[in-house]
Amino acid sequence: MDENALFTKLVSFTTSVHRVTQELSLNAKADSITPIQYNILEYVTVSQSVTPSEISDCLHMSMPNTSRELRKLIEKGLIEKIGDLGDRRKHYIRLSNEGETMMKEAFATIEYRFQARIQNASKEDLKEIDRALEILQTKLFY
Amino acid sequence: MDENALFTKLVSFTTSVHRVTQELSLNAKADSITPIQYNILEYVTVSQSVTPSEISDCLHMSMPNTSRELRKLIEKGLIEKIGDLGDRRKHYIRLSNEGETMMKEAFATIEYRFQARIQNASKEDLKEIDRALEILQTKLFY
DNA sequence: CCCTTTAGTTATCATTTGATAACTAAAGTT
DNA sequence: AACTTTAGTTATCAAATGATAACTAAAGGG
Repeated sequence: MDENALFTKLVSFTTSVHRVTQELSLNAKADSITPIQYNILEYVTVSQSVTPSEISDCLHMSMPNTSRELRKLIEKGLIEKIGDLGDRRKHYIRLSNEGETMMKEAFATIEYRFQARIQNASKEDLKEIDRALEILQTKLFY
Repeated sequence: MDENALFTKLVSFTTSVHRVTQELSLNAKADSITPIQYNILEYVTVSQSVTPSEISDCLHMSMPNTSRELRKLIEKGLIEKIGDLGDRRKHYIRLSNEGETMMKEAFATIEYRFQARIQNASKEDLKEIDRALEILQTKLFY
Protein backbone atom coordinates (compact mmCIF):
# COMPACT_ATOMS: atom_id res chain seq x y z
CA MET A 1 0.00 0.00 0.00
CA ASP A 2 1.51 3.31 -1.13
CA GLU A 3 0.81 5.63 1.78
CA ASN A 4 1.49 8.72 -0.26
CA ALA A 5 -1.13 7.70 -2.81
CA LEU A 6 -3.50 7.11 0.08
CA PHE A 7 -2.89 10.65 1.28
CA THR A 8 -3.64 12.08 -2.15
CA LYS A 9 -6.84 10.07 -2.17
CA LEU A 10 -7.72 11.41 1.26
CA VAL A 11 -7.23 15.02 0.15
CA SER A 12 -9.54 14.64 -2.80
CA PHE A 13 -11.99 12.71 -0.64
CA THR A 14 -12.22 15.32 2.10
CA THR A 15 -12.58 18.04 -0.53
CA SER A 16 -15.54 16.13 -1.95
CA VAL A 17 -17.07 15.60 1.47
CA HIS A 18 -16.85 19.30 2.20
CA ARG A 19 -18.38 20.24 -1.14
CA VAL A 20 -21.25 17.76 -0.86
CA THR A 21 -22.12 18.58 2.75
CA GLN A 22 -22.11 22.25 1.79
CA GLU A 23 -24.47 21.48 -1.10
CA LEU A 24 -26.75 19.43 1.14
CA SER A 25 -26.96 22.13 3.80
CA LEU A 26 -27.15 25.12 1.45
CA ASN A 27 -29.87 27.44 2.81
CA ALA A 28 -31.04 24.69 5.14
CA LYS A 29 -30.40 26.88 8.14
CA ALA A 30 -32.74 29.74 9.06
CA ASP A 31 -31.56 33.19 7.99
CA SER A 32 -31.84 34.41 11.57
CA ILE A 33 -28.65 32.64 12.66
CA THR A 34 -25.09 32.96 11.45
CA PRO A 35 -23.02 30.01 10.17
CA ILE A 36 -21.10 29.75 13.43
CA GLN A 37 -24.29 29.84 15.45
CA TYR A 38 -25.58 27.01 13.27
CA ASN A 39 -22.43 25.02 13.99
CA ILE A 40 -23.01 25.47 17.69
CA LEU A 41 -26.63 24.38 17.40
CA GLU A 42 -25.58 21.37 15.33
CA TYR A 43 -23.00 20.42 17.95
CA VAL A 44 -25.51 20.82 20.78
CA THR A 45 -28.06 18.79 18.80
CA VAL A 46 -25.69 15.90 18.23
CA SER A 47 -23.95 15.93 21.61
CA GLN A 48 -26.79 17.01 23.90
CA SER A 49 -26.09 18.80 27.14
CA VAL A 50 -22.63 20.25 26.70
CA THR A 51 -20.81 22.97 28.60
CA PRO A 52 -19.56 26.22 27.07
CA SER A 53 -16.00 24.98 27.61
CA GLU A 54 -16.66 21.86 25.57
CA ILE A 55 -18.14 23.93 22.77
CA SER A 56 -15.13 26.21 22.92
CA ASP A 57 -12.73 23.25 22.71
CA CYS A 58 -14.50 21.22 20.07
CA LEU A 59 -15.40 24.06 17.73
CA HIS A 60 -11.99 25.69 18.18
CA MET A 61 -13.26 29.04 19.36
CA SER A 62 -12.13 31.16 22.31
CA MET A 63 -14.22 31.24 25.47
CA PRO A 64 -15.11 34.93 25.11
CA ASN A 65 -16.38 34.38 21.58
CA THR A 66 -18.19 31.21 22.58
CA SER A 67 -19.82 33.07 25.43
CA ARG A 68 -20.94 35.86 23.11
CA GLU A 69 -22.49 33.52 20.56
CA LEU A 70 -24.24 31.48 23.27
CA ARG A 71 -25.70 34.72 24.66
CA LYS A 72 -27.02 35.58 21.21
CA LEU A 73 -28.56 32.13 20.84
CA ILE A 74 -30.21 32.49 24.24
CA GLU A 75 -31.54 35.93 23.24
CA LYS A 76 -32.98 34.32 20.12
CA GLY A 77 -34.65 31.74 22.33
CA LEU A 78 -32.94 28.76 20.69
CA ILE A 79 -30.97 27.37 23.61
CA GLU A 80 -31.16 27.28 27.39
CA LYS A 81 -28.46 27.41 30.02
CA ILE A 82 -28.81 25.28 33.14
CA GLY A 83 -26.51 25.57 36.12
CA ASP A 84 -24.78 22.47 37.45
CA LEU A 85 -26.09 21.61 40.90
CA GLY A 86 -22.78 20.35 42.25
CA ASP A 87 -20.28 22.74 40.72
CA ARG A 88 -21.84 26.16 40.48
CA ARG A 89 -19.26 27.43 37.98
CA LYS A 90 -20.45 24.93 35.38
CA HIS A 91 -23.38 25.31 33.01
CA TYR A 92 -25.07 23.00 30.58
CA ILE A 93 -26.37 24.11 27.23
CA ARG A 94 -29.35 22.45 25.62
CA LEU A 95 -31.77 23.24 22.85
CA SER A 96 -35.02 25.00 23.71
CA ASN A 97 -38.24 23.73 22.15
CA GLU A 98 -37.91 26.43 19.54
CA GLY A 99 -34.32 25.42 18.89
CA GLU A 100 -35.29 21.79 18.48
CA THR A 101 -37.99 22.73 15.99
CA MET A 102 -35.52 24.79 14.00
CA MET A 103 -32.93 22.02 13.91
CA LYS A 104 -35.51 19.40 12.99
CA GLU A 105 -36.51 21.52 10.00
CA ALA A 106 -32.90 22.03 8.95
CA PHE A 107 -32.15 18.31 9.24
CA ALA A 108 -35.32 17.47 7.32
CA THR A 109 -34.19 19.63 4.42
CA ILE A 110 -30.75 18.07 4.44
CA GLU A 111 -32.12 14.55 4.70
CA TYR A 112 -34.49 15.17 1.79
CA ARG A 113 -31.58 16.18 -0.41
CA PHE A 114 -29.57 13.21 0.82
CA GLN A 115 -32.36 10.79 -0.09
CA ALA A 116 -32.52 12.39 -3.55
CA ARG A 117 -28.80 11.83 -3.92
CA ILE A 118 -28.96 8.12 -3.13
CA GLN A 119 -32.29 7.35 -4.80
CA ASN A 120 -30.57 5.58 -7.69
CA ALA A 121 -28.38 3.43 -5.47
CA SER A 122 -29.17 -0.29 -5.35
CA LYS A 123 -29.60 -2.21 -2.09
CA GLU A 124 -26.10 -3.56 -2.47
CA ASP A 125 -24.76 -0.05 -3.03
CA LEU A 126 -26.43 1.12 0.18
CA LYS A 127 -24.94 -1.78 2.09
CA GLU A 128 -21.51 -0.97 0.72
CA ILE A 129 -21.91 2.71 1.61
CA ASP A 130 -23.02 1.81 5.11
CA ARG A 131 -20.05 -0.49 5.59
CA ALA A 132 -17.61 2.06 4.13
CA LEU A 133 -18.91 4.78 6.46
CA GLU A 134 -18.35 2.47 9.40
CA ILE A 135 -14.81 1.53 8.38
CA LEU A 136 -13.69 5.11 7.84
CA GLN A 137 -15.40 6.33 10.98
CA THR A 138 -13.61 3.81 13.18
CA LYS A 139 -10.25 3.55 11.43
CA LEU A 140 -9.56 7.02 10.10
CA PHE A 141 -11.93 9.71 11.34
CA TYR A 142 -12.03 8.66 14.97
CA MET B 1 -31.47 -0.97 4.71
CA ASP B 2 -32.99 1.72 6.90
CA GLU B 3 -32.33 4.93 4.97
CA ASN B 4 -33.04 7.09 7.97
CA ALA B 5 -30.41 5.29 10.02
CA LEU B 6 -28.04 5.74 7.11
CA PHE B 7 -28.68 9.47 7.22
CA THR B 8 -27.94 9.62 10.94
CA LYS B 9 -24.73 7.75 10.28
CA LEU B 10 -23.87 10.21 7.53
CA VAL B 11 -24.38 13.19 9.83
CA SER B 12 -22.08 11.83 12.47
CA PHE B 13 -19.60 10.78 9.77
CA THR B 14 -19.39 14.20 8.13
CA THR B 15 -19.04 15.83 11.54
CA SER B 16 -16.07 13.57 12.22
CA VAL B 17 -14.53 14.28 8.83
CA HIS B 18 -14.79 17.99 9.45
CA ARG B 19 -13.27 17.71 12.89
CA VAL B 20 -10.38 15.51 11.77
CA THR B 21 -9.52 17.56 8.68
CA GLN B 22 -9.56 20.65 10.85
CA GLU B 23 -7.19 18.94 13.29
CA LEU B 24 -4.89 17.82 10.49
CA SER B 25 -4.72 21.27 8.91
CA LEU B 26 -4.53 23.28 12.14
CA ASN B 27 -1.84 25.94 11.66
CA ALA B 28 -0.64 24.16 8.52
CA LYS B 29 -1.32 27.26 6.45
CA ALA B 30 1.01 30.27 6.56
CA ASP B 31 -0.17 33.13 8.76
CA SER B 32 0.07 35.51 5.82
CA ILE B 33 -3.12 34.18 4.23
CA THR B 34 -6.70 34.05 5.51
CA PRO B 35 -8.74 30.83 5.70
CA ILE B 36 -10.69 31.73 2.58
CA GLN B 37 -7.53 32.51 0.68
CA TYR B 38 -6.21 29.12 1.74
CA ASN B 39 -9.37 27.48 0.41
CA ILE B 40 -8.82 29.18 -2.91
CA LEU B 41 -5.19 28.08 -3.06
CA GLU B 42 -6.21 24.53 -2.15
CA TYR B 43 -8.82 24.53 -4.90
CA VAL B 44 -6.34 25.89 -7.44
CA THR B 45 -3.76 23.32 -6.32
CA VAL B 46 -6.11 20.39 -6.75
CA SER B 47 -7.91 21.57 -9.90
CA GLN B 48 -5.09 23.37 -11.72
CA SER B 49 -5.84 26.18 -14.13
CA VAL B 50 -9.29 27.36 -13.17
CA THR B 51 -11.15 30.57 -13.99
CA PRO B 52 -12.38 33.09 -11.41
CA SER B 53 -15.95 32.09 -12.31
CA GLU B 54 -15.26 28.46 -11.48
CA ILE B 55 -13.75 29.46 -8.16
CA SER B 56 -16.77 31.63 -7.47
CA ASP B 57 -19.17 28.77 -8.29
CA CYS B 58 -17.35 25.96 -6.53
CA LEU B 59 -16.43 27.82 -3.36
CA HIS B 60 -19.86 29.50 -3.18
CA MET B 61 -18.61 33.06 -3.14
CA SER B 62 -19.77 36.04 -5.16
CA MET B 63 -17.74 37.23 -8.12
CA PRO B 64 -16.85 40.57 -6.53
CA ASN B 65 -15.54 38.87 -3.40
CA THR B 66 -13.73 36.23 -5.46
CA SER B 67 -12.14 38.98 -7.51
CA ARG B 68 -10.99 40.79 -4.38
CA GLU B 69 -9.40 37.71 -2.80
CA LEU B 70 -7.68 36.76 -6.08
CA ARG B 71 -6.26 40.28 -6.30
CA LYS B 72 -4.88 39.92 -2.77
CA LEU B 73 -3.32 36.56 -3.63
CA ILE B 74 -1.70 38.07 -6.72
CA GLU B 75 -0.39 40.96 -4.62
CA LYS B 76 1.11 38.38 -2.26
CA GLY B 77 2.77 36.72 -5.24
CA LEU B 78 1.07 33.36 -4.69
CA ILE B 79 -0.94 33.03 -7.90
CA GLU B 80 -0.80 34.25 -11.50
CA LYS B 81 -3.53 35.27 -13.88
CA ILE B 82 -3.20 34.33 -17.54
CA GLY B 83 -5.54 35.64 -20.22
CA ASP B 84 -7.28 33.18 -22.53
CA LEU B 85 -6.00 33.58 -26.08
CA GLY B 86 -9.33 32.85 -27.76
CA ASP B 87 -11.82 34.54 -25.43
CA ARG B 88 -10.25 37.68 -24.06
CA ARG B 89 -12.79 37.98 -21.23
CA LYS B 90 -11.56 34.74 -19.67
CA HIS B 91 -8.62 34.30 -17.37
CA TYR B 92 -6.89 31.31 -15.89
CA ILE B 93 -5.56 31.20 -12.37
CA ARG B 94 -2.58 29.10 -11.46
CA LEU B 95 -0.11 28.92 -8.61
CA SER B 96 3.13 30.89 -8.88
CA ASN B 97 6.36 29.16 -7.88
CA GLU B 98 6.07 30.80 -4.49
CA GLY B 99 2.47 29.61 -4.18
CA GLU B 100 3.48 26.06 -5.07
CA THR B 101 6.19 26.11 -2.44
CA MET B 102 3.74 27.35 0.18
CA MET B 103 1.16 24.71 -0.67
CA LYS B 104 3.76 21.94 -0.73
CA GLU B 105 4.79 22.92 2.80
CA ALA B 106 1.20 23.01 4.01
CA PHE B 107 0.46 19.62 2.46
CA ALA B 108 3.66 18.18 3.93
CA THR B 109 2.54 19.21 7.43
CA ILE B 110 -0.89 17.74 6.88
CA GLU B 111 0.52 14.52 5.41
CA TYR B 112 2.91 14.12 8.33
CA ARG B 113 -0.01 14.28 10.77
CA PHE B 114 -1.99 11.91 8.59
CA GLN B 115 0.82 9.34 8.59
CA ALA B 116 0.99 9.63 12.39
CA ARG B 117 -2.73 8.97 12.53
CA ILE B 118 -2.54 5.76 10.50
CA GLN B 119 0.78 4.46 11.80
CA ASN B 120 -0.92 1.81 13.89
CA ALA B 121 -3.09 0.55 11.06
CA SER B 122 -2.26 -2.87 9.64
CA LYS B 123 -1.83 -3.54 5.92
CA GLU B 124 -5.31 -4.96 5.80
CA ASP B 125 -6.68 -1.88 7.54
CA LEU B 126 -5.04 0.36 4.95
CA LYS B 127 -6.50 -1.73 2.15
CA GLU B 128 -9.94 -1.45 3.71
CA ILE B 129 -9.58 2.30 4.18
CA ASP B 130 -8.47 2.70 0.59
CA ARG B 131 -11.43 0.69 -0.68
CA ALA B 132 -13.88 2.54 1.56
CA LEU B 133 -12.62 5.91 0.34
CA GLU B 134 -13.14 4.78 -3.21
CA ILE B 135 -16.67 3.51 -2.60
CA LEU B 136 -17.83 6.66 -0.85
CA GLN B 137 -16.14 8.93 -3.34
CA THR B 138 -17.90 7.32 -6.29
CA LYS B 139 -21.25 6.42 -4.75
CA LEU B 140 -21.96 9.21 -2.30
CA PHE B 141 -19.63 12.18 -2.51
CA TYR B 142 -19.49 12.48 -6.31
C1' DC C 1 -25.07 47.77 -36.03
C1' DC C 2 -27.61 47.24 -31.89
C1' DC C 3 -28.80 44.38 -28.12
C1' DT C 4 -27.90 40.84 -24.78
C1' DT C 5 -25.03 37.91 -22.34
C1' DT C 6 -20.77 36.60 -20.22
C1' DA C 7 -16.56 37.50 -17.47
C1' DG C 8 -14.69 40.14 -14.45
C1' DT C 9 -13.56 44.60 -11.72
C1' DT C 10 -13.92 48.44 -8.36
C1' DA C 11 -15.87 50.68 -4.56
C1' DT C 12 -18.48 50.72 -0.50
C1' DC C 13 -20.88 49.22 3.50
C1' DA C 14 -22.66 45.99 7.01
C1' DT C 15 -22.04 41.95 9.50
C1' DT C 16 -19.45 38.27 11.31
C1' DT C 17 -15.68 36.46 13.30
C1' DG C 18 -11.23 36.56 15.88
C1' DA C 19 -8.26 38.27 19.55
C1' DT C 20 -7.17 40.33 23.89
C1' DA C 21 -7.55 42.46 28.47
C1' DA C 22 -9.81 42.79 32.58
C1' DC C 23 -13.13 40.95 35.35
C1' DT C 24 -16.36 37.82 38.76
C1' DA C 25 -17.31 33.83 41.29
C1' DA C 26 -16.85 29.26 42.70
C1' DA C 27 -13.78 25.32 43.70
C1' DG C 28 -9.64 23.26 45.05
C1' DT C 29 -5.07 23.50 47.57
C1' DT C 30 -1.79 24.27 51.10
C1' DA D 1 -7.26 32.08 55.54
C1' DA D 2 -4.63 32.98 51.54
C1' DC D 3 -3.55 31.40 46.94
C1' DT D 4 -4.35 29.10 42.56
C1' DT D 5 -7.05 27.14 39.20
C1' DT D 6 -11.29 26.56 36.66
C1' DA D 7 -15.46 28.30 34.31
C1' DG D 8 -17.36 31.80 32.43
C1' DT D 9 -18.48 36.92 31.33
C1' DT D 10 -18.11 41.69 29.54
C1' DA D 11 -16.11 45.09 26.78
C1' DT D 12 -13.53 46.51 22.99
C1' DC D 13 -10.99 46.47 18.80
C1' DA D 14 -9.31 44.67 14.40
C1' DA D 15 -9.75 41.84 10.56
C1' DA D 16 -12.28 38.86 7.49
C1' DT D 17 -16.21 37.94 5.05
C1' DG D 18 -20.66 38.90 2.70
C1' DA D 19 -23.69 41.75 -0.10
C1' DT D 20 -24.79 45.17 -3.47
C1' DA D 21 -24.49 48.79 -7.01
C1' DA D 22 -22.27 50.49 -10.78
C1' DC D 23 -18.98 49.71 -14.00
C1' DT D 24 -15.77 47.96 -18.34
C1' DA D 25 -14.85 45.07 -22.07
C1' DA D 26 -15.36 41.32 -25.00
C1' DA D 27 -18.37 37.89 -27.33
C1' DG D 28 -22.49 36.32 -29.53
C1' DG D 29 -26.83 36.76 -32.01
C1' DG D 30 -30.23 38.81 -34.85
